[in-house]
Amino acid sequence: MRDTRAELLMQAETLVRGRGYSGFSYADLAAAVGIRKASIHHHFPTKADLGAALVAAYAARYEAALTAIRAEHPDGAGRIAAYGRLYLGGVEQGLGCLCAALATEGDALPERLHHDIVRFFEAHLAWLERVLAEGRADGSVRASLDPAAYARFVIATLEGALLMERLLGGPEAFQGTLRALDESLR
Amino acid sequence: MRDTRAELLMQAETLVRGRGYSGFSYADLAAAVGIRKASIHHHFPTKADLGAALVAAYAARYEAALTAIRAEHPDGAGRIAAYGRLYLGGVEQGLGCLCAALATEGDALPERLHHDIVRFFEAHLAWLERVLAEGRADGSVRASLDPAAYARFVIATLEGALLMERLLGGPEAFQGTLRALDESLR
DNA sequence: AAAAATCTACCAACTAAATGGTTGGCAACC
DNA sequence: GGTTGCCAACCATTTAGTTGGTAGATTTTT
Repeated sequence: MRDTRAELLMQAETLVRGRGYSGFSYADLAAAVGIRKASIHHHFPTKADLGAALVAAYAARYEAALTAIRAEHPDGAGRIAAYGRLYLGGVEQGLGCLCAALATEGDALPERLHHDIVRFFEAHLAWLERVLAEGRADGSVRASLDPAAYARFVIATLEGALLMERLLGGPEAFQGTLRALDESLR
Repeated sequence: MRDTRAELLMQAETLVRGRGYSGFSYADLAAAVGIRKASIHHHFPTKADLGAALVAAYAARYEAALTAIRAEHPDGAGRIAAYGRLYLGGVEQGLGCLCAALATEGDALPERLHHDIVRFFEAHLAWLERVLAEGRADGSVRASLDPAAYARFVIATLEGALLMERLLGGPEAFQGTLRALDESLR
């Protein structure tokens, strides 16, 4: 992966997470990176290509983070808390979730992107379900909780809190929701 | 309020909730309503005017719904459940929350819209806080719960679940999260 | 090792279509 | 007779995307 290409991906991600997919143009991105519009097309022929690369890179980063969390935190509740802190980073930077931004524009999105986002969320659901089931076994998570249903509940709460607190309550408010979420699974 | 104007608001709301604010154009709206582009400008001089009217109408509808819920449901937990069912309607129609769609594009939004969205969420937070405090008094909501913090938790969960289940699990999955939310406050 | 061919990253200049918005006018209605 | 609702015909700007090309690096051929 080229240096310019990486820079393009980074700046494009910031743009999408701040203004949405149809909210930024190749001209915006070119200005942000300090390159000409035509050069972006050299790396990403169409905007949909760029979008797909964005989701792929974002998903890969999250996948690595999820693996690290399982390795570094021994118990279920601690892992969910660490997962929640991933979203906190977005609030601190004032940026939403890339896939939430894309999901919002779902109806206008290229089919291929639509599918990539679904896969992103499904990967998180599968990870959470597993972590919750393990947490039930290790006793850090209450036994009455249904891992599959609760996995959805966790993502929903975190995505929604990121969406809202990014422009309302900031990191402190977000951490309050993090605490409420932690309570609810013990 | 004119008939055409109401039709414009309705179709524009559907467009924004499905594709985002910068994801639709006056041409799209004109086609949806069966009118010419220029005529939209007669009712809403600028796109920001239309956006502001959209939020105002949406907020007014919600305000009425919130009042009705308090009148029709006696206890705190029942009111929160009814509030959750408001969002379920969105999932069933395959449409996200208008203000969530706008919040996503926050960085690119006219300042005036930005402010209107914040007010929308703050009104909901205030209502929820009140309902939760009353629910604690009537015993339907656990006493250990902090109404202010939990109000944020509730909106976050519902907004996030709407965002996700609109394109993932559909109404059934959403209702699972509704159940988990209800459990968590008892 | 020199020369030739190929590839990579970039850009100036362009295009067609779409964007939000304006102007001037027409017809119906109080 | 002025207000209201609408539209055809504009307009400037922006959009994603194309074309044809240059300069430098890399690889291939001799």
